[in-house]
Amino acid sequence: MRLIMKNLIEVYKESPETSNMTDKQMKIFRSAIKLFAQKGYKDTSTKEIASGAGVSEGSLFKRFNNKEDLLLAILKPISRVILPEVLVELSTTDQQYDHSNLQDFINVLVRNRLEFFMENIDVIKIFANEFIYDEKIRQDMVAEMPREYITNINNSFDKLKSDQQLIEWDNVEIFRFIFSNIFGYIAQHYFLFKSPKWNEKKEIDHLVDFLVKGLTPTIN
Amino acid sequence: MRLIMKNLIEVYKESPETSNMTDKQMKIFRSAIKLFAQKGYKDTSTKEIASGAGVSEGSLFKRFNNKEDLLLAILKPISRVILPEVLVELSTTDQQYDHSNLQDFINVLVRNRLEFFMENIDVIKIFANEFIYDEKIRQDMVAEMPREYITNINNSFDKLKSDQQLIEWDNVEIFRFIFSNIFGYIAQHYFLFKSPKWNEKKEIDHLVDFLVKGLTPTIN
Amino acid sequence: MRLIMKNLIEVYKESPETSNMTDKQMKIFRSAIKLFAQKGYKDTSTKEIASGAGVSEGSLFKRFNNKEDLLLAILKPISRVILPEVLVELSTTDQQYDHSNLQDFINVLVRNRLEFFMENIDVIKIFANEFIYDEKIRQDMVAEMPREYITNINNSFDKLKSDQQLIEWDNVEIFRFIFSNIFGYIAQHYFLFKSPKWNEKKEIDHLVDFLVKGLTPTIN
Amino acid sequence: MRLIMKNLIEVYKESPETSNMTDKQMKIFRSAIKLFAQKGYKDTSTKEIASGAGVSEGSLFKRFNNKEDLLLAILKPISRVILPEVLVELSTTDQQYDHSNLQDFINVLVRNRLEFFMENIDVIKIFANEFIYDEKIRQDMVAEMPREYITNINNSFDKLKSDQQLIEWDNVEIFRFIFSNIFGYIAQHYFLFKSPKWNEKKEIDHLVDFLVKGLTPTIN
DNA sequence: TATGAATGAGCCTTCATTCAT
DNA sequence: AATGAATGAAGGCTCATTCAT
Repeated sequence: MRLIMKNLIEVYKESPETSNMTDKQMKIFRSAIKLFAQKGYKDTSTKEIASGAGVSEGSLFKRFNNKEDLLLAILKPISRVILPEVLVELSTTDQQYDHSNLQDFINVLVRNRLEFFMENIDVIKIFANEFIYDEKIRQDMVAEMPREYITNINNSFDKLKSDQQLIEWDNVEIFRFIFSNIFGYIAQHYFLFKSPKWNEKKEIDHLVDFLVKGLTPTIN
Repeated sequence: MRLIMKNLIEVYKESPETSNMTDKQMKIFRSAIKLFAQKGYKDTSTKEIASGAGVSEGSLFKRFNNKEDLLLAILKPISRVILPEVLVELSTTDQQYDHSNLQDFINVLVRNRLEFFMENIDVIKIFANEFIYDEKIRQDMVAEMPREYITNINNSFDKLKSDQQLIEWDNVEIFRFIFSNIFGYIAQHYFLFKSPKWNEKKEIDHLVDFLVKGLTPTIN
Repeated sequence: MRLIMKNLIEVYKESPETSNMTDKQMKIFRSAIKLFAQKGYKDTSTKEIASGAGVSEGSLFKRFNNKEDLLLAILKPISRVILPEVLVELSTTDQQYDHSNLQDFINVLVRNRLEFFMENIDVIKIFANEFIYDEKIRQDMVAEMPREYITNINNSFDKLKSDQQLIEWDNVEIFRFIFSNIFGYIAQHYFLFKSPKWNEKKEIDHLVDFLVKGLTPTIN
Repeated sequence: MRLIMKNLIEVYKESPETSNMTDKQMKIFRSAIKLFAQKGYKDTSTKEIASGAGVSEGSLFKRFNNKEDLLLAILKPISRVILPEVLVELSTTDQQYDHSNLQDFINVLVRNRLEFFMENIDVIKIFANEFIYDEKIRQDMVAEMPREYITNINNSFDKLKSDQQLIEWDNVEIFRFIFSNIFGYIAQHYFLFKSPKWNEKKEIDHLVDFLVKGLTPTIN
């Protein structure tokens, strides 16, 4: 089983909106992520971001033309890099893990995504909210997504189906079942009720088991 | 199988914040729900709400002391009535439907909740967003929730478990699996990609099947 | 000789942008005219306008959507009412004054315009400056000007020419000679060097004489 | 008839504010003139000036202490050199052209000034605007004007009057009649309605004729 | 010398809320 | 009860100016 993980910070360093940032600009960027996640985009003032970063408000607008650009600089790399990477992961045909085995497939997928989400929980939270609410941002982000990957998503699912490892439902449905539960796990433990400790390993095992059982074809 | 459904409008009529509303106040209330769902709480001005209702801004503040009270009037009944109702539903011991059958249990639960969500999609959207983002509102709403119901949640689950109809995981986990997928369905079709038509009956069947299979105990 | 005069305040009362103003709004409007004339549009802040009017800044934006709308509310009536009126004056065929007499024609025209300019010197100053500098405002104002009047301008000039009272130059040139000198008079005494008193009657007589002599056809 | 002409660039090379400028500084200076004329002083940012000149903002402030100094460097030479030169021209007693002939006097004066204005239309536009609006700049510029010349203005006029070539009005009035019409010509063709071509020679002939006729004494 | 990142005062504008009518 | 004019704090953003590199 292969575990890949890409921390967003590295992604930001390579993204046009956020490469070559000075120290202060990086502080602004981090301050914005923290505050947007905490209080929401609308509820965070540029003044708060600046003071949270220990710099002047002017510096914020030197790098980011306006508040929305700052938000997009946070969010676009997710569309441009992270989501495509998920799809690549789902459709890869190399031999790093065995696609004819649903258990392995789900296992790697879930753990990779969970790890990524947990590492970048703040950005994911911002993303989740803005994606739901802001039509304009949704379109901006969909526009960023490389089209070629989307068509590839079916490969892995189709392979598993032809091997009778995966139930014959629409790929979009299958996709939704997987991510609803990953996201539900994240939401419960990271967005909503942060404090109490839980048995992480056990719950993730359950999550994988649940998905595998739910998606395994019924034998008649 | 029993299908219950409670439209929120009826609930509002019985809630202290929203009972005895005049026509104008009702218009304001509906206008607020529509706009909050469309653009978010922060992004909706009281002026817009008033003009959307065809009344003056003054009328809005006559009934609701401030903008946040209006939001809470929309959201609190969910905590006070709807969520408890779900729990009651889960823990009811009457014979309206057979709790010893997971298939039936999930079937009724899912269809009831979906119907409710779909009927009240705007309020749910507001709820989802504010609950995630606003700690103060989250606490307000948790405070509204009658404590006694929460402890009852286990009854149905435990009954099903003892009948070996339900897998032996924590009830909270099971609860999460169920609602993650209900919510995922709603989010996909109502929040994110509204336009294309889909085969509703088929997808809901799949959703129920998926949950049942995922939550059925493994036979060794 | 007939002297007509239209004070701008009356014009404003009938203009869509400025009719039905409350007391406070009228104060804002006057404050803006005074300050724009004194310091220029760009150099006057909305805060200054409000405090000059003794009201809050919010009141300004209640009536005028933004600063530029306030400027246009001051300027548009000039295009819409005042300039057309000049042209009507020049082209009128009624018998109130004798068009076959250049002396009389110039005399009435100059005195009417001077009186109007002097009465509304602040607005004229704002107009002069913005018209020269702001292409957008120039076009806005040209758009306001009723087209039908412009074509009529030639009537009076042509009549005087055919009576050999007026030199055979292009009407636009003649128009320019007349208004350059009226405007020069205003600029000298009202814009540039306000303090010293001058012999108003004498200078205006000279201005009329100068124009009449300059525009009378040369006898060969 | 003598035609003199002084391009402002030469004047700037001899002025304390603008002599010994490096290439970059000259670029800044030209960029400022162009932009101030186009959009107005207040509406032009130092950043725009710098980028229009292809240099850094820092370089601008190295040479000119602040934005207003840059404006004054553009305008002061007009007061210090150009206006005095006009007066000298008007009062010169040498024999280059015949002061006893109004026609010749006006002819040379008008053509010289028109040529100068047309050559330096941008600076004139800036001058016109700031002189009207900014009391401080007006005083700065009046202070720059060498006093001795002003008293000499009367010489030529008085000579022409004593020769009965020029009407017996105040010299200031005569001065105004001449410059109102020169400036009106410039404003019409260069500030306001730039596009259509016109018969330049004919209009300037008319302008000279108009002034000569208007200023020739009436014979009783 | 030349740069441009950094600053922060001040600008225009929005908005929830109050209150006289 | 209903209105909407009035308020003023706060928001996003611009810009002349400074200064470390």
